[in-house]
Amino acid sequence: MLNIYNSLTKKKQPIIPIKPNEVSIYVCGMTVYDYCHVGHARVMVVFDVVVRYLRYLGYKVNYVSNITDIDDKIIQRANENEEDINELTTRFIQAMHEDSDALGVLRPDNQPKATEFIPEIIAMIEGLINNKHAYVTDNGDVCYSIQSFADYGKLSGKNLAELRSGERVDVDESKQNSLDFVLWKAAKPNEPSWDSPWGAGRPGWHIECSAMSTVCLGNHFDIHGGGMDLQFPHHENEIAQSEGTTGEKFVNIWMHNGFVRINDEKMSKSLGNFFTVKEVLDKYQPEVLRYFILTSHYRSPLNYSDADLDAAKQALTRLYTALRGLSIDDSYANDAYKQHFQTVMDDDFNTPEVLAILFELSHAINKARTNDLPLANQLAGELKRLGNILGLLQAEPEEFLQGKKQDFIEQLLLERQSARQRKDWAEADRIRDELEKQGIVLEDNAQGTTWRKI
RNA sequence: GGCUGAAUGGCAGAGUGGUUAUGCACCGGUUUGCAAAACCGUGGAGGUCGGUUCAAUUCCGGCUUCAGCCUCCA
Repeated sequence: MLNIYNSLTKKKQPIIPIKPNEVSIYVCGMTVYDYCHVGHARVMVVFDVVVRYLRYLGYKVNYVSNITDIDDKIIQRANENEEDINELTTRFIQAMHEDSDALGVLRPDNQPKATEFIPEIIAMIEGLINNKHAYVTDNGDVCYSIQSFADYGKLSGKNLAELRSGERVDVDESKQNSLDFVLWKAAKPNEPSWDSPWGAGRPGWHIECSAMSTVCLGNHFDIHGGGMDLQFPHHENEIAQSEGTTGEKFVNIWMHNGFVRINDEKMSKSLGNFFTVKEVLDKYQPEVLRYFILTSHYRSPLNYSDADLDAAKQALTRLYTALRGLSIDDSYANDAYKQHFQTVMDDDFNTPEVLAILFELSHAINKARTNDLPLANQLAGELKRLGNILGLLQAEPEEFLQGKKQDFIEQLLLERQSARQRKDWAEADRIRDELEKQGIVLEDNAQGTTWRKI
């Protein structure tokens, strides 16, 4: 039975889908005005594993992850670039897809864009006004009245009095309460806008997610995810909006992933201490980054450093080395590894511990390959199957370990082979050293010599 | 100031009231022309002060330190 930590109850709880055998999940996606950084990669990979595992368990999963393509920052960036907003967002949506594809992230079933849901957003705001949860301000904005929603603060564990005493929000005289947030922003000159009952304007960020999630998945769905920083106010506001509109419970389980850090500080755009996915992929294979993300539990902080990426690469090299030269055989019948894997994943997706099982398997493979090759082939099949649930180990081992074939390497290997045959060890070692300088390490074995990149 | 969460071996990082996490690194061995990889084996841990317990890294409390949220953020 899969148990998931619910941020709302602060407890692990079994997932009991609203519709039997179907899981509906919504994850807050990107605002597309720049390239993805490693923090974004973590969200994508973490929830990709969640979805893969749910599917592995046999659930029919409907996975929705939105794209925010209208927002202050987008408008600002487009102005800075003197670029059309549509061109800007199209460009970065494409870049996002390149990154997520490289990381082996399966595309969500649906990636709604905010600009394609304007009528639904307007309808929701109208509903909130009718329900007395929202009001029109003097300057033409529509704001949500948090005092109208009794449960406000239930997700983040905050209460209104505390929020007010510690508030750092600039006081906006037009709001009834300084913590009220904007649902609809009246258009300013030269900004993109849509017609609405309150005049030309555009939606606030929070209402986009409420509208897109409930339209795509229904008023009440199973799992809502996102980064920890979205818990307040974004997700708190989503609850207030959605439940304020429908009167129904919005989400059963709230999942929040921890941050990526640099030197024990949150990686973020505002701090400027981020690495983009593309920067990392210039130095490391995508699967290394994916593996690295899975080495820590999704709710724990993940400190980014080259040393840790190097370690991830070495670990992955060990796994692929175990698979090397074997013929995958899917007939392994003993389900001990699989059972253990499931038990561990069932405990709130404990990927670090599940990786340990992959190493147990690779160890068993290495032991079996000398005296029981059929078993080794079967274990390799099991390793690859379990790896697939994590989106790992699906490449050909040689492809991971060597990358592109290079003629000069083959040539030098031939030269070294003949040197070894005539026992010219000095020449053989010279060639080996020469290749090592170029990042190629040789491995002699009974069948001949293989190589891999360092 | 309020609210969260965390502190584990050289590094990364899990579980666990008493028994090996795992990976990398280190040490001894097998193997190898020598290496590498692999295998066999050894060593090394749980911020601090108390409490509960036959027994705590694991439960409870204080303290310290760190991080996050309370403003856009994944």
